[in-house]
Amino acid sequence: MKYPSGHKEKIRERIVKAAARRFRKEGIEAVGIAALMQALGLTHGGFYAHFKSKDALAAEASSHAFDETMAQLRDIISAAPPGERLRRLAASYVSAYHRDHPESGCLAAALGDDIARQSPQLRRAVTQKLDALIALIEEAASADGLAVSGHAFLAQMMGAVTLSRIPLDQERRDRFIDDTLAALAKSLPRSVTAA
Amino acid sequence: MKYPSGHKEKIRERIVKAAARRFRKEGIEAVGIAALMQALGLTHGGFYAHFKSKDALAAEASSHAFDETMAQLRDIISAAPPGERLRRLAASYVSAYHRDHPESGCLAAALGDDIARQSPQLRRAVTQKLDALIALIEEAASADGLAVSGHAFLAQMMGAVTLSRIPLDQERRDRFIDDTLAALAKSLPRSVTAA
DNA sequence: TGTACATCAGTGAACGCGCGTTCACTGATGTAC
DNA sequence: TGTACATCAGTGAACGCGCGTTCACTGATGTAC
Repeated sequence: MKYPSGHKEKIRERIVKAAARRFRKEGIEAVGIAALMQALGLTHGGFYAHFKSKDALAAEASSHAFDETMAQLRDIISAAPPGERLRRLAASYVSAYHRDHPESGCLAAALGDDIARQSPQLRRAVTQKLDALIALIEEAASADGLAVSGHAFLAQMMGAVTLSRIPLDQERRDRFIDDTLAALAKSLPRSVTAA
Repeated sequence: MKYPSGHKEKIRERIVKAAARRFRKEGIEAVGIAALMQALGLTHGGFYAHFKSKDALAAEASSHAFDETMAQLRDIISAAPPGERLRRLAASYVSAYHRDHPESGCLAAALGDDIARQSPQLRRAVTQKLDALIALIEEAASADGLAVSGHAFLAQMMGAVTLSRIPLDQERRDRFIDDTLAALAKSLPRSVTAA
């Protein structure tokens, strides 16, 4: 073989990772196959040796993006003392960093309404990932001795991040983050440290 | 003139209205000028007698969509007894009807993350409209004797509707709506009637 | 009253462009004998 | 050890397609005289 064994798998993984970042940052339609491959030092023709179509890549990239977010949040939760888990999770999600870095952030916040318009297959895949994220939120809550709806909690976090990305001025961008974090803190009455 | 006076203005308005609906339902990129004009019984060439570009139409359609939503919510608030205003607003926004009819619903819920990637001009225009919507929420709250953050309140409402549009199954779609409405009700302690 | 002309909303062919996708080909390597 | 061949990841020209946009034209009407 021209390339070391496992080479093709590595390239495939690099495509998925790059797509997961750029789709979240620029939107799925805005990222062309040619541009994506070129950024990896490859040409567009080779793409179809890895994926059936751009749609197939979108599905894989979406899953990858979500898994990444889940892993990050799991780390946050593990590192947090009991009673602080949900608050730390919220502070991580509803943050200026997350707002300013959609490429490494939550897929739902970056492409939520786009996904609602995608194929049933993609929506089904994302729905499964959402289930897992909601379960993670509820686990963190119950570890803290709190009973919250994961659906409602995620809705507020995700809405805040999406809205905070619309204004151009820093003040308004911060308001969505700060106010939402404060509102969430109020709904977690038993936390150990003050907000 | 071939057409009655005011004809051109009427056509222009019909284009804006149709675009406002279809952009929210299908996404801005998915709606072509030719398809839009054809649906109104016209041909695509005439479009440019009304608008400088598709972007210009997107800006007008976005404003129109937001104004429509604002008017609806204002009606809801006006019709509600004091103490019930914010709750009625939330029940109207966070509803199965809104979820199932993006074409007549809130622009932020339908195209929020798309807008964050649009031109500064469009983002500025939408930001102004968001300000008005947030002000409306806070007015309703203070009329009810409540102090809530309009930013946080809108974030939760908007996130719930966007997320509820992702799953294919009715149960999950309902969960986002029902749980969020319940969570919002809990944060409005002084309301007159029970949730 | 009738004729010639200006107006202007709308028409539809045509344009350039970028996209996703296909496919014959390349060329470095491992393998067979 | 050396030669012929198979493999296969990647190449890049080419394809069809739909899009936003342009523009010369149409044709019904109001206006001028």
